[in-house]
Amino acid sequence: MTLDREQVVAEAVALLDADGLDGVTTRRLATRLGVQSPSLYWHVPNKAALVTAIADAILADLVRELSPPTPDEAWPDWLTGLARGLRRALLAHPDGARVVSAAQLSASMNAVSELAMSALVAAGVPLRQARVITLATERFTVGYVLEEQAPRPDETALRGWDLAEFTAAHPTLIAGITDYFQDGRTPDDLFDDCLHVVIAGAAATT
Amino acid sequence: MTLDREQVVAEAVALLDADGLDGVTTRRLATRLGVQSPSLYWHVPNKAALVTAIADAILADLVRELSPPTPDEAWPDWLTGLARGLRRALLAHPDGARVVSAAQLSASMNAVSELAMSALVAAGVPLRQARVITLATERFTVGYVLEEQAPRPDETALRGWDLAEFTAAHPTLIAGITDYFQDGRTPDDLFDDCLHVVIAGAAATT
DNA sequence: TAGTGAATCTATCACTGATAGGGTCGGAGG
DNA sequence: CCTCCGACCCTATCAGTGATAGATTCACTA
Repeated sequence: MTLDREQVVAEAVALLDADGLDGVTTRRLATRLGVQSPSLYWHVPNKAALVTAIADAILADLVRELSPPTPDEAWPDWLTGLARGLRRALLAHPDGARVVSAAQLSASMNAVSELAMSALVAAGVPLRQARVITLATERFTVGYVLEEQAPRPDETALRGWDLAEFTAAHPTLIAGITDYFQDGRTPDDLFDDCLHVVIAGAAATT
Repeated sequence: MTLDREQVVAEAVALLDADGLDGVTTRRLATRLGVQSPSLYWHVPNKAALVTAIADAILADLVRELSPPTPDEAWPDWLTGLARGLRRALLAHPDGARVVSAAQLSASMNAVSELAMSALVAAGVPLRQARVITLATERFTVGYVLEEQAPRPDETALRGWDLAEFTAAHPTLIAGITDYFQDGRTPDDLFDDCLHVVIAGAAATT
C-alpha cells in the first residue's frame, strides 16, 4: 500500500482544514502520512506545486457541480450563482482564498473561467466583454474572500488601538459598518450586495 | 545616530523593491541597516507589524495626494480615479498587493475607505450603498492587482503543460485573451475595463 | 537469479522568526 | 563628579522551514 500523490494532496487538505495554510509544512504532512518529509518530494516536485494541487482540490467540487445556464436562465443570474459558489468553495477551507491566489496555473480555476466565458458568449455577450466580465467577477470574488478570511489582528497589532479614537478619525466608515449590520444583515448579505454591484455593472456594460 | 523605526520601515521598503516580499527577512534587513537582526525587535514588535508598516508606507503617498471630488466631479468618475490610484500604488512595489492584503489594520487603507465613503455620502449616495460600493471597489482592486503581480509559473509548474492542449480544453478563454490584446490594448486597459464594470454597477445600483 | 526502477530512508544544508540575557553609552538626578 | 537608568544593540541560541544528496529497501521483470 505505497503512498500516492492523491493521498498526499488529500491529507494536505485535511491538514489545511485543521491548521490553516501556515500549518501545512512538509514535515507535519509527512508525519500524518506516516512517512519522512523527503519522501513527499517523490510525489510532488516542491511546495508550490503542492499548494497548487490543494487549490485544485478545493475547487474540484465546484467544477464538478457546475453546469451551464439553463435556457431560461439569464446570464447575470447564472454568473451570480457561479460567484456565490466560488466564494462558498473558498470559505469551505481556512485560507482557501490565499491558497487559490497562491496557486500557479490552477486547472480548476481555468475550468471555471472557460465555463463562465463560454456561457456568456453563448448567451450573446461579445467575446471581449465576456472576458472583461469574468475577469472582474473572479478577481473581485477572490479578493473579497481573501480579506474575509484574513486573520483577526493579533494582540500586539491592537496595542494602542482605541475604538473611540478610530471612530473619530473614520466616522463615515464606522457608521457605514454598524448601519449595515443593524437590521440583521449577515456577512453573506454583504457579499451578495457587493457582488450585485459587479453583476449589475456587467449587465449594464453589455 | 541611532536607528529609528522610520528608517527600519524605509529600508524594508527598499528591500521589498529589490527582492520582493519573500526577500524581506529580518536578517537581510538588519544587514542593510548595519545592525544585527535582534536589534530590529526593539523598534518593531514582530514581523507582521513590519509588514503592516510597509503596507502603510506603500499607501502613504496615495493617501497624501488624495483629495475629495471637486464640486463638478461626478462620484463614479472620482471613484474610478481612486481605484486607479490604488492600483498604481500597489503596482509601484513588487508584491505590493500581497503586502497590503497581509497587513493587519493598515491605517492608510482605512483612511482611503473613510475618504471614499464620505465622498460618496456627500454626493448623495445612501450610507449603506456607499459602504457596499467602496468595499466592492477596494476588494476588486486589491484582488485584481494581487493576481496581476502573481509570479509567473516556474519551470516545474509548467512541466507537462502544453499550449495546444490547453487551448483545446479552454478555447473561449484563449480566444478572449488573444482577442483582447489584439488591437494594441494594454494591461492597463484591461484593468480599466474591468473597473468600469464595477463602477457602472455602482452607479446603476444607486 | 540478477537487475531495474519505484519509493522511502538518514543526514544534512542554509535559512527563517524569535527570545534570553548581557553589554554599552549618554544624559538626568543627587 | 558620580551614579544610575533606560535606550539601544550585541552574542548565543532555539525550534522550525523547504530542500537535496545519497544510501537503502523491495517488488517485479527479463
